Amino acid sequence: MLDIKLIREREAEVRMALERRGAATNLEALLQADQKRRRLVTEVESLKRRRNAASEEIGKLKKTGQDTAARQVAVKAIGAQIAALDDQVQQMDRKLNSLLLMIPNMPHKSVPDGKSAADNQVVRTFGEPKPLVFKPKTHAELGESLGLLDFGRAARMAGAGFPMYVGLGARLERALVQFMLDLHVKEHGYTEVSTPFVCNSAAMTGTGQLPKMAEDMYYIPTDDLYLIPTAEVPVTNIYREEIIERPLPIYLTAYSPCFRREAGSAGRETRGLIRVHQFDKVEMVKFVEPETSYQELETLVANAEDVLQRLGLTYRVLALCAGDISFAAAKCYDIELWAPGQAAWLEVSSCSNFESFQARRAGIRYRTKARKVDYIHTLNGSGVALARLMVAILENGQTADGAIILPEAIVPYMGGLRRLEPGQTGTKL
RNA sequence: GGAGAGGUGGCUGAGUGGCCGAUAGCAACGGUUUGCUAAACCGUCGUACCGGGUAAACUGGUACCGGGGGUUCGAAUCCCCCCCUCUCCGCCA
Repeated sequence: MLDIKLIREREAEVRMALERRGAATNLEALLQADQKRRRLVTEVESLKRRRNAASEEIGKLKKTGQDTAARQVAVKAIGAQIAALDDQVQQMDRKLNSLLLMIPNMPHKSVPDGKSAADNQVVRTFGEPKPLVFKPKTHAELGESLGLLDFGRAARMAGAGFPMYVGLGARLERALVQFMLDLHVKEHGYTEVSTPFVCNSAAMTGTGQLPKMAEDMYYIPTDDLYLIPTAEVPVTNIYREEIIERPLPIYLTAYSPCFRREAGSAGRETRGLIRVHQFDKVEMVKFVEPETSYQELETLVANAEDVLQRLGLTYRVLALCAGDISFAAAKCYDIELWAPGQAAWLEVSSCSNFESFQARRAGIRYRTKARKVDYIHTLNGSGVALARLMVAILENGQTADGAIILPEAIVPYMGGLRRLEPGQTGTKL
C-alpha cells in the first residue's frame, strides 16, 4: 500500500500518478478518514495520559492507607470516555486501512503512458520468428500425438484447465524446472527455497492478491487457506513482519505449482497449455535497498532472459504501460515467447518492482546505513513459467515429420535425449 | 484428534496487580586502552502511532511482553477465546 503520509502531504502528485493507470481512486474519503482518525487519536491519548497519572496517584495514596474511593469513581468516568473513543478510533483505523488496501501502486516515472496492453512498448527482441516451411502444429496436437500430454484424462479427474504430463512430457517438465533452478542458483546468485503451496489471508494481503483478487484464487474454507497463484506469495512473505538485519540484497528462487481460477476468462484460450488452472513456475524474488531497486529490476529481467537465451528461444521484452501494470507494481516488464503453432507471443515472465508497496503491506523492513528502520523494496519475476515454456519448446522444436528437437541446454537434463520422436516417447496410458 | 508444558525486546532469560517498556547475560553500535587478531573498560542500544520542531537532529505523549476480548482506578502479571511451539498418545505419506 501507499504511505498515508505521502498521500496526505503530496496528494496532487499521488493523484496524478494514479490517474496514469486509469484507476478511479477516491483519495478524499481516505484523507477524511485519516484526518478524523488523527483527531480522535490525539483526543483519546490525552485522556489516557490523565488516567495514567490519576491511577498512579491512587496507587501512592493507597500505600499510605488513604481513602481513594472518590478518585476511583472519577477515573472510572474517564475510562468510559476512553472506551468510547477507542471504539471510534478502531472504526476509523479499519476504514482507513480498507481504503488504503484498495489503492494500487503508483507507476514509476519511467513507465510509458497508455491505457491497455496495446500500448505496451517492445523494448527488445531476441531472435526472430522463423517462418516454418511446413504448416506448424499446435503444442496440443504435438503433445497428444507424441504421448507427452493427456488433457482428456486430466479433465476427467479435475475438470478443464488442469493439464497432465505423461512419460517424456513429464520428464521434460521436471528437467526444465531443474535446469532453471540450477541456472539461478549457480550463476545468478539466488538461494533456493521450497515453500508451502498454501498461504493464509494475511500473506495474500501482504503481496497484494487480497483483497482485490479473491475471486481468482482457490480457497479452502475449512482451513482458511488459499492455494498460491504464484510462489511470489510465500517467498515474499518469508520476511513478513520482520526487520531484516542481514546484508542486502537477498535473492531467492523457488519452484512451485501455481493455481489460478482464471475467473472471468471462461472460453478464452481453452485449448492446450496456454491458459490453465494449474501450472509450474520457477520464481525469483529480491529484497533490496530502495536506492538499488531499479537496477535490480534490470538484472532480474536479464536473469529471466538468460533462461530463454540458453534454450535458444525467440522472445521479446515489453515495458508495460501505466494502464496495464498490475495492482501492486510500480514498474513491470513482460517477456513473451514466440509460439509458431499459435502464431502468437506468449507471456512467460512478468518482472516487477513493487518498491515499498508490498513491504508496507507485509511489514518487511530493513536497517538503513544510518541504522534507521525503513521499508525494503521487493521485486519478483518468473524465471520462467513452465506451461507456456513447454508450448514454445514443442512448437518451435517441431520438424516436418512430427518430431521435436530439444534445446541443447536441456539435453543433459533429459539423460542425453535430443529428440522426441513419434512412437519413441510412447508411454501409452 | 486427545493430554500436558510453554510463547517476554536480534538471541538467551528474569519478572504473578502499581516502584515494569520491562532485571541480567550475549550480540550489535560508538569510544578509551593495548604492538596485531583478540581481550578489558565506559557509553549507546525496541517498534508503531499522535503532537511540537524544518518531512533533520531532538523532544512531549500514547500503545505494544503470541493475537483478540474481559475484570480493575491501574494488567506482561488475573479471567475467557483463538493461534503457534514443544513432549507424550492416536492417526498417517
